[in-house]
Amino acid sequence: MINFNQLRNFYHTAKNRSFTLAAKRLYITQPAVTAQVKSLEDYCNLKLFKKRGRTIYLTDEGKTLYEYARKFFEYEKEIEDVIEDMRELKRGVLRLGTTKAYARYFMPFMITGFHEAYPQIKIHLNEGSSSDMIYSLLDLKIEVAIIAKAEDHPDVYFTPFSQEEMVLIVAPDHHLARKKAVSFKELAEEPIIMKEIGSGTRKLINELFAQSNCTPNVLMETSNAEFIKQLVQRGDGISFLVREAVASELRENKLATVPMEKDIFLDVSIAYLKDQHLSPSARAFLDTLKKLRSPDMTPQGIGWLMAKMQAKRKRTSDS
Amino acid sequence: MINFNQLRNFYHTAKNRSFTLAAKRLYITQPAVTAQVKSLEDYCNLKLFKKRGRTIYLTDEGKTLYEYARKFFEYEKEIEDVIEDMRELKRGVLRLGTTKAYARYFMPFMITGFHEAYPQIKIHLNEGSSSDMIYSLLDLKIEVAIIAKAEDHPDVYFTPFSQEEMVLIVAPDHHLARKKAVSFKELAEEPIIMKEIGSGTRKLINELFAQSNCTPNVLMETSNAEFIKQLVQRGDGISFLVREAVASELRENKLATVPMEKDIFLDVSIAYLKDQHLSPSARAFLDTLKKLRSPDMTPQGIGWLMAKMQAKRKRTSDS
DNA sequence: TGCTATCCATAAAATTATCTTATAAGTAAT
DNA sequence: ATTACTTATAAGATAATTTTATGGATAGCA
Repeated sequence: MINFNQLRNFYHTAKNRSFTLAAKRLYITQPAVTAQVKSLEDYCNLKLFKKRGRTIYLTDEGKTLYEYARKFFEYEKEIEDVIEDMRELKRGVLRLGTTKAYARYFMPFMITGFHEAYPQIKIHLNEGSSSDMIYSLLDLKIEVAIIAKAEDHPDVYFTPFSQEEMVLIVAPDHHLARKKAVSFKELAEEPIIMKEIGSGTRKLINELFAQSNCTPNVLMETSNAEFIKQLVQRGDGISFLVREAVASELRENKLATVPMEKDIFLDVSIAYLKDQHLSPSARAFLDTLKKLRSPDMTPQGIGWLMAKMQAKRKRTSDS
Repeated sequence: MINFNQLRNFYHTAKNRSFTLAAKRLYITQPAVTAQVKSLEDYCNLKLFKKRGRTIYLTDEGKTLYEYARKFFEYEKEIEDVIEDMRELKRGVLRLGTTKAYARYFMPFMITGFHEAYPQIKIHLNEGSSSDMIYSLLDLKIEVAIIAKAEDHPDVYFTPFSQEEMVLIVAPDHHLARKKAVSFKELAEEPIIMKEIGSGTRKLINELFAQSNCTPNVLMETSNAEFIKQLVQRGDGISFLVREAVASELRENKLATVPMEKDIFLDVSIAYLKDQHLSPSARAFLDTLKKLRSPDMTPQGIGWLMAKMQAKRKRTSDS
């Protein structure tokens, strides 16, 4: 196994055609260089330098080895650059996880902000239910998840990030459509289309029904929000979704919302593992998210954050 | 400056996905590996491994670095192979020097023998007068010279190698052509074409004239033996050349030799620097030459050696 | 020619890097 | 629960590297 220190000393000696200059370049003394080169010659069983007077020349073998050493230390430089790039976030991967609704309606804004700050970081966005994302965290497939806190986990940190308004959606011609305020008790009768188990929405709605001492009449469950919308639109049942997710359908009167007695909010958290070190990109992403949050730390909904981001983007593009 | 030992430990750990296995591969203990990898992580300011349970995984940064490290140590292997090749004479250069006559009439045989034994060694054959070759040795342009010992030099070793018969050549119709034995005294009258100063032949002939208390009547001097032959053939003068160099002209009766009172032999030596280490290829070449020499170390002429070599070549090709 | 500065060589001592020993603590399998 | 296996950590030992000090050789210069 070749000794790299010896090779480095040889390389600089060959490059400078001088032990003394090599020593200066390496910030060590000349005898150290001499000794290392000598050790390399012993290892190789080859003379690498020939001497005439007080100047040294490479032997043919030395010349050959020098060419190899040159490429070698060029490659060393490359490695150092890569490390530097990774440290300076000029290169890397950010592995995120979030729910589909979030991925569609909010992540693009967050990612755009991060991507502007760190254009070289590749983003891997994983989608699934809140509990899926917890498992992805534990499997180390992702580093950060933005999810509703569907269930607690001892190894996972949850930091409140935003509160999303949930709305009851019905078909525009539904008999509930003109109600001014409905209770969960009233809804217990209605066939309801639910997000899948593991979903934060599902957990929240279930809890609210339970608080009203009733259980929902679950017609169907699915993880697909688009599917839910279509079923509700056709009058096959009612459902709860994040307001932002149904904004366009409400504008186009394809769906209607019915005010609840009390507004419903889904708590969205940033989740990451307690004991695992976060990569520089993950840390940078968390910092980006922190800056997005309102200064008084009041949880806000998607709409507010999106507006803030768009304002910020406008400011930076104006300047 | 990245520490290669740390990188090597990291590489083997990543390759085996285990500190313990890496330690076994490296013939050191596990704590040594752990410490080195930790040092590398500190240097990089990056986590390279993540741990889940008792198994370790590479982080994204670790994966990137691993790819670079892999190429790095592949290249290390290449360097080790090159060193091995140079040591084993599977790669290298042999820098020789000799006189033109030798290069033409004898070197091909010697080089063929060497080349068969070491087919990968490139041969650089330098030509010039004996003294030119001495200077080339001192300039480290060549390592070994096969020359007539025209002049001694304190830094150069001379080992007798062969004795070449010199013949007096004249035009076939020259008035000396039918003489049975001529003396240098008789030749002092004749216009003679001499090899250039620095040539071993020139020195020998001069000395022989001097021993007979006369000086040659130098018509012309040149380093070009072909030129000499043509001039002599045209009857412009007489000259001395190595018999082998005029063998074909004698056969074709373009030139004639005249027996001298005493046969003349040119001492040919192997010359190399006293204080300089010889490269493996140069040493191997000297060994080849030693084997060519007759067992009783009697200096022999070119013709004898050539015959011996051809016989040897025949034997090896027959078997 | 002698002086001086410069360069490489060498040896001993000092320092630094690396490794081992010993042990702990956590995890997976029986 | 026990055993076996893996990584983590600290202290001491060993090995590698460097410095200090010095000598010898050479080239430039007065």
